[in-house]
Amino acid sequence: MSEQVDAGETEERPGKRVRADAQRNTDALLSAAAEVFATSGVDAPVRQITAKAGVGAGTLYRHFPQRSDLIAAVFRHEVDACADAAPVLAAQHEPLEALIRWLRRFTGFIGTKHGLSAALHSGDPAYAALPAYFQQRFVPVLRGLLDRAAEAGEVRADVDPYDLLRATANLTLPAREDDGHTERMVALLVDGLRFGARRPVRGAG
Amino acid sequence: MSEQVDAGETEERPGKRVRADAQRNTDALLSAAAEVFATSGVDAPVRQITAKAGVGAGTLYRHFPQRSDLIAAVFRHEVDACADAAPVLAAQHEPLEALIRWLRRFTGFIGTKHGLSAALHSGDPAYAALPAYFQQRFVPVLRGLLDRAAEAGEVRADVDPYDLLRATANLTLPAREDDGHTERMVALLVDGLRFGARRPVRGAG
DNA sequence: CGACAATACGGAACGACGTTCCGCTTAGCA
DNA sequence: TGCTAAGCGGAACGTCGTTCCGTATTGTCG
Repeated sequence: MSEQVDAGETEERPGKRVRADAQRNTDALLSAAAEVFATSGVDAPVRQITAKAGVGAGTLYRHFPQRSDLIAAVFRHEVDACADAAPVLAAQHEPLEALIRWLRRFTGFIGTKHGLSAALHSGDPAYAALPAYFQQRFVPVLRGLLDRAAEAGEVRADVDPYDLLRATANLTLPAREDDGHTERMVALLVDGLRFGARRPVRGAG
Repeated sequence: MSEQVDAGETEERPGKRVRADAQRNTDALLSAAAEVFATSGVDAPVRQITAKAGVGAGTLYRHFPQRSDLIAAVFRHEVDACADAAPVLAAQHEPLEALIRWLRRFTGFIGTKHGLSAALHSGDPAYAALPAYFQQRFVPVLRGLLDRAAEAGEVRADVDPYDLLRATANLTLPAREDDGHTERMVALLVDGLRFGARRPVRGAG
């Protein structure tokens, strides 16, 4: 499922094999950067990332020549991880429960995005493709969960996945410290979904 | 007119006299910072500002211990300058002409605000008071110009000054390079104002 | 299995930056 | 005119992003 769009993932041509240690370090950098970005934001010092990854500075710059390359790669990586969680949850839980759990997973993802929003609006063309990628991966995933829950009669069928995605993201982003606010609001959203399950209200957006 | 609200303008208590050179350097720093911010944005290197002001680094930090202090001071200073231009223009020109000229002045002001928007949304509490100050100074000023033009029968009377302020600012901000777009759009706004002058259209937003 | 080339690694080194500190200068006053 | 305190400049320090290159590791071929 991650392979449906792999353009730009530290691009590798078919003719070129990647050395094992190179791959290992790339992975270590990605997960270290993800942790550091979540803790200190995307403006965190580079050395903090290389230290956590147990890697020299040169290694980072060979794999990610521009800072935006690293940020974009981490972002894509996490978008993939979050999107890929959906089918797993769908296989393990009832439709409604799977939807609820995935939305929780999604808010957890959004909550780690301190300062990314600023980077996205910085005008740097390197970030231009990210919102599209975000939408492209998540909308079908959420649509699948919604459709399944709607078929089971658990939620209404007249909700646009993209609207729900944006609403959930917007509820989550402004929360600097989580005091349960996000969870309560998302729960409210889900209750709203369930409300019209069997008597769908067309115009009552 | 600048004195109506002077809270926080490098605060000086009545009991303390300011030394002449200190005042001179403060002014030099403010105008240098204004120029540099306009050219390179609010993230410009500190040394660039001190160099243009002909001042040492220590001097800057004594007058503006935090970077946000300097930014806020520059912003307030420019807000004041722009707001104070209104009565002058009103005295020199016919009502409509004064309004047009002040709006041009205002778009010039907004156009120098590269990156300030990002600082405002950074969550730093030091910037919290700026939007309020902005609104507090400009709304009465623009209301005065509008009222005078309306009394002269030049523009319609049903326009909220704050709406016009925001609309004008929004037209100006996104323009990275000025190709005349802003000027044309603001002119369009003014034409819209004039359209309903003698037969005011109430509901026609 | 062993040696060679290609590839990748680490961290020292560099320049730019924000910020602090302190010996010297200057303004204001008697 | 001389004294004092307020104010000044810029050297100095620690941190940052980024580059560079001698060294280590990998994959392959004999």
